[in-house]
Amino acid sequence: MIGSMGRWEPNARGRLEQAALELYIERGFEQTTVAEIAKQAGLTERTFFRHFADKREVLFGGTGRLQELLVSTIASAPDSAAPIDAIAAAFEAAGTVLQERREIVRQRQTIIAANAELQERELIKLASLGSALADALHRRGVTDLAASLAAEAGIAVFRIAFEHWINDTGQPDLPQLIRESLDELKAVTAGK
Amino acid sequence: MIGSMGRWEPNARGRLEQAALELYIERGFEQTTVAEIAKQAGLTERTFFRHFADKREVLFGGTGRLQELLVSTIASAPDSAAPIDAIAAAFEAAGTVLQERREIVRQRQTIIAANAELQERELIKLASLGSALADALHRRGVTDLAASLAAEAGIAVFRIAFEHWINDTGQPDLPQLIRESLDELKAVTAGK
DNA sequence: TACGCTGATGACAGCGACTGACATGGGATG
DNA sequence: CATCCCATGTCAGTCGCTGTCATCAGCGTA
Repeated sequence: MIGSMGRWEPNARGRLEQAALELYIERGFEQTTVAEIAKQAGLTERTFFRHFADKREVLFGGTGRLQELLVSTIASAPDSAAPIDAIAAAFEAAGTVLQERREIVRQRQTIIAANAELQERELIKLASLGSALADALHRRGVTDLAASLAAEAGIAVFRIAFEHWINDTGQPDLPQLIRESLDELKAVTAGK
Repeated sequence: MIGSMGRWEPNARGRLEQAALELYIERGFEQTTVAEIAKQAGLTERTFFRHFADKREVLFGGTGRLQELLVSTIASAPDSAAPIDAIAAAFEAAGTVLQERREIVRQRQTIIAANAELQERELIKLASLGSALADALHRRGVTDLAASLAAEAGIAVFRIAFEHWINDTGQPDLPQLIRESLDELKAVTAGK
């Protein structure tokens, strides 16, 4: 039969992610126990930890896909593109995707902003992203040092643009903010 | 009397820091319990948590002083200095200090490199440092956006220089590496 | 059909990080 | 001398996280 149940409800991982998001919003991250998340998803605490390394990781399932998008955008940039421009193009593409999920992204960011441990996790995800971007540039023949710096600078540009996009009450355009942020970085680093 | 004991041995905090450093080196961070650190320092686990917010924080007591040095260096830069140059001067000063404590810094970094949670803590300390630097620039009349970007770019430059300084088998000069890293960033961000 | 294997889940015990509440007792202060 | 202060000790408790073993539907295979 279509829709017949197997032994278990499908998509346990997704149910855990959704339950966690709801509870983190409702009560806050610290006030939510893993047992509560699991119960709301119809599972046990032990199963939660089979799907996610820890209580924080359940919020960061999407970062992997975003990283793939960024890396593939860099890989498919024309050979003539300068490193910083390949990076900028990648972040603008990512910005477009994030903009489409604006409300969910804002909810998630609200949760993260309220808890230092979650900020730490986000930062290490960004650092890992930085390594991946530097690798992608390196594969295009860019020097190690230049690749690392372009990647880190790109992340700085993105972080600041993203922060403004989240906090501004209006509905600014994220790719546009990224471009402005990059221009400002270029102006700031322009040796006199 | 000089040297007479009070009720407790002095410098409990310092003893905890030292005990933690020794045990983290000897057995690794995860394999060391807080109770063991406290015992080695002649104290109890509860007292450890009165001095440090968590097991990781005991390794990051020095970051506060480094941040003060960076902020005051920026504050005392000549008015004519561009933001990026004030930042660079600050990091070069910090680099000089770190270079004087080379062995301890390397030990500490070895511990951190071996554990993801410690890397997370270091990243959030750097992020906090970035905010402080941006504030310091802002007090010099630099725009919000320019201040944030100069600070973040400076941190990227420092991180990459520091990483090379730690990993290179030779004894390269950290302030020199910072200057080279900054030059590379300027080259990479130079719009054509 | 019967058999056995697999893989996701449950059940349970246990460790260690961290917290709240209360007790203790020298040192400083009056 | 009486009093307060405050760094530390003691104890009980919660929760994140792990190791281990049991369960049992689905699936292939004899």
